[in-house]
Amino acid sequence: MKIGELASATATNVETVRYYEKIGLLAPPARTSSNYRAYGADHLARLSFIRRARDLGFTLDAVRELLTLSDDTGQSCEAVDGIASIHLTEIDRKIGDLKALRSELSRVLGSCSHGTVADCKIIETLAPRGEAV
Amino acid sequence: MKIGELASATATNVETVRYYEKIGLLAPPARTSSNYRAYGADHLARLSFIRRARDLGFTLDAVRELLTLSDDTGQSCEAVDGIASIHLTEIDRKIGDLKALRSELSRVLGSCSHGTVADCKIIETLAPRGEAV
DNA sequence: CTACACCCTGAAGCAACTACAGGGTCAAGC
DNA sequence: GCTTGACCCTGTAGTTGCTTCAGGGTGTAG
Repeated sequence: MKIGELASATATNVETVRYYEKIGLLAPPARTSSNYRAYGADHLARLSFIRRARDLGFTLDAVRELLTLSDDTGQSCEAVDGIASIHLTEIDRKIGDLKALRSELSRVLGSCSHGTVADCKIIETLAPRGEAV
Repeated sequence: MKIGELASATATNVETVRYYEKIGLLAPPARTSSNYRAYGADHLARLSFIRRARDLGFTLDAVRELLTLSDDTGQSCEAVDGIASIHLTEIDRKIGDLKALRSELSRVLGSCSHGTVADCKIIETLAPRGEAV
């Protein structure tokens, strides 16, 4: 299959496919006589894997590790579990950060009395001590 | 004050201060005879504003707008409110996305029976249909 | 035979910094 | 008076994960 077909089969941009090849995440496929990339089922499977991992929020580095691990089927699942666990912790941290941010911002927004900027509580919060420069 | 003092007073990296100047967020300060940047109270106030806005998660573009608005004290607070509201919506969207991600990942992780990679549910989830390439 | 959709490469752009390389300046201590 | 070390300067490149662009070639339908 050509790059466009592979891309649409995996809901990926053509450019992203080429990008994955460039950074060594996806093996360079064979080429047709006219220098078009010719992909096979293995490429499709691998790209699907990458996309699903990305959809779960794994970084490209984590995806790379997961791919390596998935190739070595005899190995213990521990490393895979570890990567996913770290990722989950990271997501929890992000959610916590965003929630704190949200409540702070919501508090600021709630205090806005819709007057002029001069007595805008939002601006005041950002530049305390009246120094609204 | 010198750049290092300004930076530590606002919990900012020196490089970040210079970066803000470069992108036009912070006005270029006067220079000493030895070409050191010499900041005043107005710079300190402005950088504090920027940092607080950044801490609340506003993008640099939003900060730029907020700064412009805060300079025009006679104007209505509406635009400020609008920027903050949009930002809040965006944060809510991100929290929602991350929560969905979290539950999906947590489900995948919970199914791991800590065996070998060959029957690892995590890998299986990523590469369904047994094509763990 | 000519449109038009698709493919190619390589470089640059995005956010918001951070980290270097390769220098200059300044105060303290010996 | 000279060195050490902390600070300052500029300019460029790196980070993540792509997207976009310029400037081409290929393949096929009408």
